[in-house]
Amino acid sequence: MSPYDPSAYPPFAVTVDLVVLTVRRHALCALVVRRREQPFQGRWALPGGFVRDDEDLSMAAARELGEETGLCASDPSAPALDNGAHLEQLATYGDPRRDPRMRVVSVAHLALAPDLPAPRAGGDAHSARWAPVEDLLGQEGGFGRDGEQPAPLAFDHARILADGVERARSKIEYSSLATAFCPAEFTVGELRRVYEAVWGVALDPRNFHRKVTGTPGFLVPAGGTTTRQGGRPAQLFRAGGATLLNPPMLRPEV
Amino acid sequence: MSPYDPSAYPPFAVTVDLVVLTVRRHALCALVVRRREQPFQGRWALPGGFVRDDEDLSMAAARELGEETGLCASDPSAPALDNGAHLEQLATYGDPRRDPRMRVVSVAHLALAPDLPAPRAGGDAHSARWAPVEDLLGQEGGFGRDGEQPAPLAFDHARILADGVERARSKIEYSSLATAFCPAEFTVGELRRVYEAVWGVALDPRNFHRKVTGTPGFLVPAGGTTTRQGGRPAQLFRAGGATLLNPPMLRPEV
DNA sequence: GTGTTTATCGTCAAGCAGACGACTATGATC
DNA sequence: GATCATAGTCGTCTGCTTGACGATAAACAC
Repeated sequence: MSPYDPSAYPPFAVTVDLVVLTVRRHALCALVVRRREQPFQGRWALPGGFVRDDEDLSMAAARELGEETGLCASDPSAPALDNGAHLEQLATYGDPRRDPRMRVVSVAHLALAPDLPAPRAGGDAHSARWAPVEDLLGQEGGFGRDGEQPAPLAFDHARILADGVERARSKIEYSSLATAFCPAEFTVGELRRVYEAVWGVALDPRNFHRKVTGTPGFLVPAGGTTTRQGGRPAQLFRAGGATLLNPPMLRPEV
Repeated sequence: MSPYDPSAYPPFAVTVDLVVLTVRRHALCALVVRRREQPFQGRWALPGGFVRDDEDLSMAAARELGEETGLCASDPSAPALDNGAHLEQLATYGDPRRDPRMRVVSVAHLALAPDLPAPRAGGDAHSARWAPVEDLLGQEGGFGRDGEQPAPLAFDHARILADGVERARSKIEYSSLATAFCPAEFTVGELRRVYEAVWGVALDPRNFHRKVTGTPGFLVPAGGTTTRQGGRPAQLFRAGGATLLNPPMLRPEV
């Protein structure tokens, strides 16, 4: 049989799902949308949609990201766009039973964005919101403030979200990606609070300052200072050209 | 429109392609098969095939790996199988024009295997062989011995192979995956030659020995010695339980 | 002014990595 | 059997990085 006879292979639907992460109020948050249809009607899910006929996977992911957040994905060739978020492919999920109605293969993407105004709801959602990752995944030490455990995410989206969070946690160790969570100009303290929120640990401000300012190409001085965090005015920095940190900044263990 | 109306989404074919790497004669090699059909007839390509109707992506990859090499993919839940190779998802490639005939999304997987006897040809290939990665990708400092540049791989397989090689190169830095290239029992020197072949650098035998034997859980003594590499008999080890190396073994820079 | 907050600089000790000397145990060669 | 080549293993030294933490600086609140 010819492997390209259209009747010789099973038909699939291909979607992109997005793990969009940001840091708000010292917590790592993910963008979720409420499902309007069966199955999992009314449950929260990751934003996503079908890949179109003439679209590359990364184009589909960038389009969905724009539809859901207004963000513009900064592709590696032009990373200096205003309001640009980092976007990369995460993994692909294709369990035959992950969608009860048909065979859907989902190519998940990971986006890292600075803190944004309230999200706008996209087409396929009643509403959209930023939810703390801890609440969405449970387990990690505590549920909502009132002990209430929210309904788990639709489909296998909890797994996808967990994979995306783990990717983000490990990737800021050896790359300068944590700056994608910050506005264009930021202080060392703000960058440190990003690391603390993503990793869920407290870091020594002095050692952190030494490490990030001592890594060539990580940060470049932007020239001004700010007191928006209170306390002594802090120097403003921009992300430098370096993408890889060598040596890496390892998470404290245990 | 309902997003699950079968006529509302474009149909895709989904395949898995395999980057199977091994180390032979001090060189990092990849498994390639010769294409029997158009397009790219007669050219070398990565092994792969269609995902079946009832198969998960990892199952399809494991099946293809078995068909092409006889290897048994050691899934994380039962990693102690004889002749088991490491298998993980690599990335997904879905450019609309990557296959000239139809829309094909390929979920590439990366497999790391110990040195094997000659590969057996699978169904969709005239023949299969282990080819040095350097020859397949060119550029990296030299072509074949006689200066001949082989034809590039079919489709976007050169890109997929390059991504897989880079994944392997970076992953042995912070994990114990390099042992997947070794037989069940191996010496420190054999493990070092794996690192040297994958990274394409020379490592100091004394520092390497100190590092790997000093990392808890990386290696466990197997009890015997061997002289199969010549010279003084070397202790035999087995892969230990640790999967993550902390601190990592970083590639020498430049 | 006093206290609080955050930023930034410095110091010290422990740990790790790179460079490299020295010794050991095999097989190959004369 | 002496010598040599090869590969494995153990140590030493030095410089760099890190983690713990003291001290000072510059803002704001009262």
